[in-house]
Amino acid sequence: MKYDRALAIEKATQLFWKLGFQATKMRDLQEELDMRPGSIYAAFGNKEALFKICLLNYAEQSRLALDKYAGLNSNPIRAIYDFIKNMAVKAEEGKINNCFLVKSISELDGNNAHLRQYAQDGLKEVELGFEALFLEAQEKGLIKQESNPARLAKWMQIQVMGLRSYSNSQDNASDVGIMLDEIFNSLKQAHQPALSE
Amino acid sequence: MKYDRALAIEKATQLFWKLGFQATKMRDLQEELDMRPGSIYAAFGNKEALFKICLLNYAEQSRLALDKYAGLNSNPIRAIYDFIKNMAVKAEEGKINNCFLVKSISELDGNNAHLRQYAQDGLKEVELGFEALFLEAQEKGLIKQESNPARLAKWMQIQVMGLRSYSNSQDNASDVGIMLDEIFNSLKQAHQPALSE
DNA sequence: TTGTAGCTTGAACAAATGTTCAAATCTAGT
DNA sequence: ACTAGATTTGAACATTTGTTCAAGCTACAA
Repeated sequence: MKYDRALAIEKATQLFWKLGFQATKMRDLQEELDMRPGSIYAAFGNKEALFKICLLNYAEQSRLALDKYAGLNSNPIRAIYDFIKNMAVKAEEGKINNCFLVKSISELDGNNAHLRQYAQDGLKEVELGFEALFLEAQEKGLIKQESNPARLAKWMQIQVMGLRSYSNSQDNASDVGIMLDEIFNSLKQAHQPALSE
Repeated sequence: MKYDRALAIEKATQLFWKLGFQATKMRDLQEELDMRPGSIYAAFGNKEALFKICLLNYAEQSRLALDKYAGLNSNPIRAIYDFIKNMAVKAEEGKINNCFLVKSISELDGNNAHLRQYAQDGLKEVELGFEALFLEAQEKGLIKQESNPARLAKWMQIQVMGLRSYSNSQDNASDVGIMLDEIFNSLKQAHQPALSE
C-alpha cells in the first residue's frame, strides 16, 4: 500500500515533537509511520532530512494559521490573540506545551547548527507576522502611534515563549488561559490610545 | 591522582547544559573530566545518576545565589533584579542562554519523568524565593497591597523564561539587558504604590 | 620494606541505532 | 497474461554507546 506522505510527516512531527530529535529512534518512527526502514529512507532521505521536513512543515503551518486568523478578524490584535489561544495555549489532554520550534532550538544548541537555523527562521517568520498585524492595528488606531510594532512583536514572542515554557515546567498548568488574558490586558493598558473606546 | 569531586561536577554540568542529557556521551564526559570510565562509575554511579547530581547541584547553587543577592540588597525587588541580571542575562562570550533546569525539562518531556521532577522542583524553589522577596517588598511598601506575591513570582518566572528562550532563539541577543529593564519598569508601573517616592 | 585497602585504568562486551540493499511485491500499460 | 518500472520489505551491517571488571597503581600504617 502506498503511504500517505502528508500523514507520515504529520505523525513523524508528533513523535519528534514529543521526544525530541535525539530521543526519537528510527525504530520508533518505523512503528509510528508503519513503514519499513527502506521505505522511509527512499521517501525522506535519512533521519536528519525527515526532521528538517517536519520543522519546515510545522513552521509553514504556523504561518498559515496566523494568516488564517488574520483573515477571520477585522481586529488584528484579536487575530493574534486567537492564534495564540488556539495554537499555543490549548491545554488539551496529552497536548505538548512547548513550541516544536523552540524545543528544537533548545535541543540543537551546540550541535546541528544546520537544523537549528530552520527553526530559528520559522520563529522569525511568525514574529514578522505579529509585526505586520501590530502595524495594521496601529494604522487602525488600536495601538498608540508612539508604540513600535517590531518591538511589540518581539515582546509578544517573549510572552508566549515564557507562558509555554512555564506551563511546561509545572504539571499544574491550569490557569494558562487566564495568564494569556492578563498579557493582553497589560498590552492594552500600555499601548492602547487613551481615548479609544 | 585523586579527582576533585566539586570540579568534576562543575565540568559535567557545563557539558550536560550545553549538549543536553541525550547528546552528552559518556566518552565526552570521560574526556572533559579527564577520568576513565571506571572512575566515573565508581564516583557517580552511572550517566543518569551523574546527571541527577548535576541538576540538584545547579538548583542548589541557584537558590543560594538568590539568597546571596537578597542579603546584599535591602530592597527585595533590587535583589531579584540583580539575581536575574547576573544569573540569566549574562551575555558573555560562549555563554549558554537557556536555564539548565528549563532546558532539561524540555528535553526530558515524555521520557525520564524521574529526572524531570528534580528540575521542576528546582524551579519551584526559585519561584518560592521570588515570592518571599515580593512579600517582603509588599511589607516594606514597595509593592501595592492588592498585589499578590505568589502571582508576581509566577509572572516573574514567565518573564525570565521568555527572555532567555527568546535570546536563545535569536543569534542576535544584543538588547536582552534592555528588555529586562523594560520588564522591571512594567512591574513598577503596575504594582508600585501610586504615592511611593 | 611489606601489606593492604582503596582508587584508577582501559580493554572488552552486549545492546542499541542509523543505514543499506538484494530480493519480493505491487502497479499499470499493452 | 505479460512485462518493465517503481515501491516495499526486512534481514544484515558497521558504528556508537553505556557499562563492567580484572589487573595495575598509590599511599600509608606496621
